[in-house]
Amino acid sequence: MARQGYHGTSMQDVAADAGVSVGLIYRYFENKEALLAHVVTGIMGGYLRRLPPAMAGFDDPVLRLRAGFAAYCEVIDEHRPGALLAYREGKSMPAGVLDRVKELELETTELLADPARDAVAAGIMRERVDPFLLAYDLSIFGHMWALKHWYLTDRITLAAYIDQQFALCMSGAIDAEHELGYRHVMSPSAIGGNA
Amino acid sequence: MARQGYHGTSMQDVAADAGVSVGLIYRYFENKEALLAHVVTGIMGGYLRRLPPAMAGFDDPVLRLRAGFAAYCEVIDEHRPGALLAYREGKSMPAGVLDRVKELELETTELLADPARDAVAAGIMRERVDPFLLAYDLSIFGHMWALKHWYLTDRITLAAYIDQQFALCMSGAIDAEHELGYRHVMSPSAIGGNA
Amino acid sequence: MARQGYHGTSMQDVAADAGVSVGLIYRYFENKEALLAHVVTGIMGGYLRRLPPAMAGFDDPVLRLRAGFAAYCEVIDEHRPGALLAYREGKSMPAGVLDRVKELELETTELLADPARDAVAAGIMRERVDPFLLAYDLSIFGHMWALKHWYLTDRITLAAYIDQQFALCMSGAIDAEHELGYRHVMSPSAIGGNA
Amino acid sequence: MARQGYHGTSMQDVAADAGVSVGLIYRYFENKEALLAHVVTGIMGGYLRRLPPAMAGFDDPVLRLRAGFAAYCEVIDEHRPGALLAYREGKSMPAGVLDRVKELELETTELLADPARDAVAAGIMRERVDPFLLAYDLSIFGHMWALKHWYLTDRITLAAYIDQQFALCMSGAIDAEHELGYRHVMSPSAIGGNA
DNA sequence: GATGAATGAGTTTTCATTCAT
DNA sequence: GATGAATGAAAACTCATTCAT
Repeated sequence: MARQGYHGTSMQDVAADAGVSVGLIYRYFENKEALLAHVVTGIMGGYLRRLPPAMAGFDDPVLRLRAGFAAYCEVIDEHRPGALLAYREGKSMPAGVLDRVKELELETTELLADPARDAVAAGIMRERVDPFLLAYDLSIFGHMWALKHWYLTDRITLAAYIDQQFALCMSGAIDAEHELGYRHVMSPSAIGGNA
Repeated sequence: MARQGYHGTSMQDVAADAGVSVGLIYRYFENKEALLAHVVTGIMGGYLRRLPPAMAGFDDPVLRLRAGFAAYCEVIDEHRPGALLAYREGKSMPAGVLDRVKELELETTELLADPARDAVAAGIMRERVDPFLLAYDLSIFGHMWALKHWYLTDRITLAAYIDQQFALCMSGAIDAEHELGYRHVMSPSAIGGNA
Repeated sequence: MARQGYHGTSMQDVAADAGVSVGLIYRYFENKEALLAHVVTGIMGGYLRRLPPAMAGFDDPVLRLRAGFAAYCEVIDEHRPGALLAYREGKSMPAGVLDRVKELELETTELLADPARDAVAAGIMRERVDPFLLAYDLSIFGHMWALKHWYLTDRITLAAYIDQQFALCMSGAIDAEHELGYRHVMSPSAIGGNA
Repeated sequence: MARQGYHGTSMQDVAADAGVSVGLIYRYFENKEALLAHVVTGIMGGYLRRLPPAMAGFDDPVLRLRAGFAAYCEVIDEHRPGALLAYREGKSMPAGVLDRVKELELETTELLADPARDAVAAGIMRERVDPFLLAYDLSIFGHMWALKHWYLTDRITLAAYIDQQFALCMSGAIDAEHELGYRHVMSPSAIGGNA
């Protein structure tokens, strides 16, 4: 299903692949949507379980953030086809499941937002940084590894990708000496609500 | 189709929505796949056409990059449902179309990579920045606006989003005074091929 | 239509092939069935018109029969694809047309039955020969040339085919000296109605 | 399908007639063409199986040929609608199946050609008789019984039909005493290749 | 519990037919 | 008269789901 997409995979395909009968699948899953829900939330839950142990042991919030980001990218890389499912098949999920998926995604992002918040509080990160948006960006970079793998795979290694993206988020692209000159176009003026 | 997904939209739906008969659609499109191809490449082509005029008139490469990124986010925001199609329905496209979509995506990213290259050449951006990866990240931030709109929409305005993401990419999250301390975890050591 | 079959030929095909618009065809023919009817009865009528001139000028009934059979085979050979239509597409015709086709077929056969009757009356053909069945057989041999052309074409020429089949019908396969011995298995005992 | 023609019979019709669901038919047959192929080759194969037992037990080649012809006509009569399918639906079959049908037809004809060859070899049949063409004619007479049943059925019984056609092929229509006079129009001159 | 044959609603696609221009 | 864009009913085929064994 991860390989062929939700609609490209029939229940008979799933059964054949699993070496069981279609009937048996229906004993464990209400219907095809429930199967998708199980698979997707399983994958998302996997992320959630992998991050804490990887982040443990780092007192420095930036190092903790980095460890979390690296672990995130790695677990995505290990289950690349599965990682795409949640992205692609949102339309195929019943509302309730989609909400649960979003929730899991937020929880995962929250795991990365925590050290970001700590870093801001500790004065290591600039005041104007939105810890959650930073965490979100890092998680997106993780997904991007799966989504754009066709392009990235023969340009950069996973380790370098993690390195580069993290460095970009941390110290930016612009040389410190020029930064001042661009202050006006990077003003965090509009941050806030939508009203 | 943008709203319900490729598989969630029957040709009857398309016809009813367009106020024409099914048969007429088949006069203009070989089959459903061809319709998807037309829609998706049309959307992607639209991006490509919008960026150059928006970027013209800026001599400074960073300002040009910013204008391109802003335009990119705006055009995506205007056609949000359509923007998701290309992401989600890769599996539904015949190989040839998928290749064309990837090509268009690269062309668009190239438009953003140009000023980034100029900035590095001009010494405005740090040497270690990969201009293409930076452009890719910005384009991803654009897509992310569509993809995660459910979450972002009531947290941040589009203008603020553009501002924040661009600022992050440019000057980074870490305060200049602390940057030196993290040099070791942001070393671009592994940058390069896959060998 | 003769080449691709009734169902394999759309009205748009017919129009394109004829270099006119679909609408124009519907000005001349009520519907597709009527077009088939016109084509088929036209072909059958063509047979009917070709036989009399070919048979004229032969006083001897056997020679007249032979001339008719030869002409029949030749006209079929000239319009082979068309000849198959009447055979194949019986199920596609409205009852009335099918009846007309059968009628035309009987009329054609009648043209061959006439000299056969004369030959029997003149004592040239054996008493037990059914002139109509003989005519029918000859007409079948004609159709067979079209129907089994894939097989016959590289085994025998049309001229030889006409020759052979006519000779078989006239003088039979069994040598005269042996004929007597098989009289019992060729008795025309059961000839007659079905009632 | 035999009654209404291939195109005149929808899969729904087939399913309803068979008392099963459409889906079930697709479990046993790839598609509609495969169903036609199965039906037609089944029928043709049936002919092939019926002839040998019917022909066994006759030492005399002419009697063996007659028994074969009679059996052929009878099996066709028993499955009249089916017999027409192969004739009519050649255009509806995929190339491979059509080839198989032709092959089966040749095999069946070969069963009749064998005794004809024996008869010629034994000097019972005239030298100039082409055993295969004779067999082909007889098989055509068999098909003709199905094809022209609408006409023949109330004119002649099957038994009489078999009798008459066989007699015609064997001893011909022309009285022995007149045969000599027509020798010139029945010369087997052109028999042979197509060059 | 486990199976997989059977179901039939739903989908894509075709094409005879119409009718405004 | 001539056109061909537009229609929509009908056909082939798929597959999630059920249920007798």
